[in-house]
Amino acid sequence: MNTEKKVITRMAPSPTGKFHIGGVRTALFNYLFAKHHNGTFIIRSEDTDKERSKPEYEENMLDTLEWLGMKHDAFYRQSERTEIYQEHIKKLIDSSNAYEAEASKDNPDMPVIRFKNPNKIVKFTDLILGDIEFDTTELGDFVIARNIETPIYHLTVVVDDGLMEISHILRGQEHINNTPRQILILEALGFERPEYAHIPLIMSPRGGKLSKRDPEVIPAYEYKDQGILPEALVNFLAFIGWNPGDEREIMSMDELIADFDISKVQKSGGAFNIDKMHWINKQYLNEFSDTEFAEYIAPLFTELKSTPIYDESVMQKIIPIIRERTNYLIDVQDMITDGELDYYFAQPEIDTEKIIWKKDVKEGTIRHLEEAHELISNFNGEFTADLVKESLWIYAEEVGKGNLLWPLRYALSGRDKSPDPFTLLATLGKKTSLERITFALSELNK
RNA sequence: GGUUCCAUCGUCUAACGGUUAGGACGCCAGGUUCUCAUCCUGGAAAUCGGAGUUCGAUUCUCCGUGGAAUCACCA
Repeated sequence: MNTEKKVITRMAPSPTGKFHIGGVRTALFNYLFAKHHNGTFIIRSEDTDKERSKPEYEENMLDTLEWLGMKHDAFYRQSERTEIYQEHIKKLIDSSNAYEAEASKDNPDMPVIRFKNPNKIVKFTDLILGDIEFDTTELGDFVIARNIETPIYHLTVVVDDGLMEISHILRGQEHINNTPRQILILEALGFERPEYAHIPLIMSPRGGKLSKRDPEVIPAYEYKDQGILPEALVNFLAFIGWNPGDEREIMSMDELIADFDISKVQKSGGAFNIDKMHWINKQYLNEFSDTEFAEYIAPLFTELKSTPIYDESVMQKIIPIIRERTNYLIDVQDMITDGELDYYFAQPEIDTEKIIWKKDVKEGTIRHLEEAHELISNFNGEFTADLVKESLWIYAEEVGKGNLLWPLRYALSGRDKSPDPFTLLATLGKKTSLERITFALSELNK
């Protein structure tokens, strides 16, 4: 492409709703492209629709981009640039490229301003899609302003892109049909034509347009509350419609900037695959130290921490256990909600049916638990999972692993599913473990 | 319907016109301690269809078919 020219890209969202995932991806590609070329990334809030634009949406957009680490080099707000648009509308009228037309749709007394369409074939080369050709005749003399003070999207975009010297317009493919009319206006105004790159759309997991009706698709900033790490979201979104050309799956923002190549961007839309996002998030979580992970999940435990059963030393021990079951925060939330963590802090209920291994009978279960109690009582030394396992393993192999392991694990956890008994033993400690085995035996002997 | 764009495993994708069509997510099976999870190994899984060009098409051309976007005095 044009290497001498300074690269300036822009993200131009209209703040009419919470910033969504598609907007983030468009911003990301603009950001990556600009930074890859040592260029400038501009944010321009397109808030000319007074009815629908809200400051809180603009704020949400800015918060989202900041969270994700996309710093902008300049910020503009279209609502503050009305005189500029006015000037350009006048210019178009004066040069006979636009004219006041009959009547406004909702106000018969007010004329609108239409662009005088030269009715020609417009061709442009899209950096992603290649050569594209439109016959603009079908557009007619389209409206560019409701009145001299109220410009319409097509006019403001062209004026701003021109004045801000945007070198590359990277935007969603839904804008491709807008391009010819914008080129027409741009030519009438005498601006230099930028390069265009229309990015493939992110599609619903079920095909079609991304919609609020897709349950996994939420406003981008809300993924933060779900414990999606900014690096993970950026990584994930960058890989919808782009890849580095090798087999890497995990890339940091810096690596993405270094390797981003617009010519490798896909032409067709890509589905939003939430499972992959969660997997990527886990990859980043794996980089955390136990301390960092503890901080990550801490907000979910404030309630538990205020109860008398809470034990900080136990909490420390179960961090690794929680960790390997966690892709993102909601997984931890689910564990808490489902009571999967309760038995670490309090004696669980024992179901005397479930404690009996499927291949064993009640008498056997009692005998094995008594033996386990005996072996653990006599255990001297550091109470670690590995060492405790050694002391029980010979017996376990003798009687059949499941015959001992299942009831032992169940006695400790009161659950069908849990970590292995040795991990449980080490986590609960010798004293508590023995108490639970005794309790299970007393239940069985009732 | 008009216009524009697109088409490789279920999904994200790789493959100078020559590969057993590769990788990742997910799925299935086996293993690592009974269960769950993690991890490891293995497996199933794709070039939309038809012509043409070519010694040879996933790749180039055309025609179908399918999908998407857009058709505002919203952006």
